[in-house]
Amino acid sequence: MKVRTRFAPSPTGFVHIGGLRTALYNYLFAKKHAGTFILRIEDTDRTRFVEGATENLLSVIEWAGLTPDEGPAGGGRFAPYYQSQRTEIYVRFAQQLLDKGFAYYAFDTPEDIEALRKKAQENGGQPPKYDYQTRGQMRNSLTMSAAQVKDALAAGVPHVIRLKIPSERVFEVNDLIRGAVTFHSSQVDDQVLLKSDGYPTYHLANVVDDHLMEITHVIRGEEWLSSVPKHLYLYECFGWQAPQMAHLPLIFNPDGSKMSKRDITSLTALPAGKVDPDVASYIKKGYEKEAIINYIALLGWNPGEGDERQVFTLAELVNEFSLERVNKSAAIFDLKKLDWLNAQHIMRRNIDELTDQVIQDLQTQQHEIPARKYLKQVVELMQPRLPFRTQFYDLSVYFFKDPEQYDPEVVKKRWKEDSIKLILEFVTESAKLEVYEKTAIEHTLHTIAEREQVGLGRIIHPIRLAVSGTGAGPGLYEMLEVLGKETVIRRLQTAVKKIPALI
RNA sequence: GGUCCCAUCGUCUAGUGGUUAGGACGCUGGCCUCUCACGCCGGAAACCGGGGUUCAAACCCCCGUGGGACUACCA
Repeated sequence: MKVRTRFAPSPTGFVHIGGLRTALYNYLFAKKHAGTFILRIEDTDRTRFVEGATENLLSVIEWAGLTPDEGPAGGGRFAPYYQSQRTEIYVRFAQQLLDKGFAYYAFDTPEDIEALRKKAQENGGQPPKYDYQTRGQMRNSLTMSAAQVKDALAAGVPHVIRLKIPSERVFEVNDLIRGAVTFHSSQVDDQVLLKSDGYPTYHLANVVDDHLMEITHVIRGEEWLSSVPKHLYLYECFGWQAPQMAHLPLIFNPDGSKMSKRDITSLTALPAGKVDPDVASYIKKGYEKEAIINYIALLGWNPGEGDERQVFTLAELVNEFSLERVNKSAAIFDLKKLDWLNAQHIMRRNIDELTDQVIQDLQTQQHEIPARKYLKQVVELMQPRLPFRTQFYDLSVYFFKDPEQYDPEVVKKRWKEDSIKLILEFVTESAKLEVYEKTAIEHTLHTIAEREQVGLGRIIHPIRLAVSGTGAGPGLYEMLEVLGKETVIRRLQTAVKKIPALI
């Protein structure tokens, strides 16, 4: 059977890091097995409707490169992929359950439920449970006569449809990650299947759609593990075969708490021990999508013994992925490794591609776009020293503008009494160079150093300072070559006048 | 509280009865070198505790402990 997986998020306003990983694993598993990856929007909670949430969701998934084979954007055999547009389907199947006696109407008001809760609490502080023990005392089609039910329905009394969980059953799931997990039905309550507003709850919609959409593998977060018995029972009632299940470990903050959007305003001012769960924040900060994908893939999965690679492309992940290698234990989200991976992916990028991306960054940052040929040379020099692509301009301004300031620390450390003399000598010598290129520059510098009986650093550092205003950057010879003779000489002459005043 | 899940360096992890417990990030010593990076070599750093089973346990079993999820007409 062809593998079909789905990512079924509910549009809450932002995409959670953990959600993205769930999407990724579903994608990887499907692609690994030449299967189909489906995106389904679980928007059955009208009270939590957030304007634009779905659009945001779609764009983040697309950004990550996890393009669904079927979903809201692309259509597909099983459209619509919005649960809010499939309500008749759920009503129909709920009715089926009702007809078979697997479900019942419940007319309890919120006050009735509240009373149940109170009573339960008085009897030993246990949380309330609408189940085989209590349903006999509530207002539902099990306790009311057929006529009463009919009247109530006809009168439009608000009601829900609940699943009638049997009292003595053991449900067992063979989770692909956790192995056999068993649940006793006495611990399961009579879950609401269809809400009083006519919308289904997750449990009904999920099972119905997974079946209808022919999902073969349900890969989702561990928070769903405890509702598996309800789902298993639903499949049984419908007479359907349940898909394979795999419950992923959770991802937590560095302090072990749950990742939450609360109290997080920016990635640069995170509360201690906390991390931003919103994928959009990382995109905004300028992380490479490859780095994010790579990092979250490694949060709970690894290629296995003997394979010590850390850096993976999406294609490589597809090739290597397997559910058997997914961990059981929760992971902590650590920015440090993400940052490292970010630099790694920048370093591995094809130079033309990187240049194109830098051009786009410069555009969004409203900087002037230099000639591509020149920019590409700069990009090449900066590639191994770029923590973030978006920092390109700030880290290499001096390739685009003459320095306006000279780092005081560097002036103090590198500017000596003979600096002016050496620089002027270099100006004179380099003026003679016909081809201004790194080996010629290096040769010239060596010549001067020898003639003046000074170490090479004595001349190189002041030149770097004079030309760039900083003490860090690419190799000086390459840097000067890219900058070009004219610019270098101009900057040196300016610096020779300005720097002495700073001492 | 109940049910369920989980437990190897600070973090991500390898490991499925016999290993000097391996790798990666981070930290750190050094090398490379004109600086900063990159890269390379080295170091510190872990099997939650207690019982079993076994000639032998990080690995299997039990009990603790700790963490977590669920316990909604939210997903």
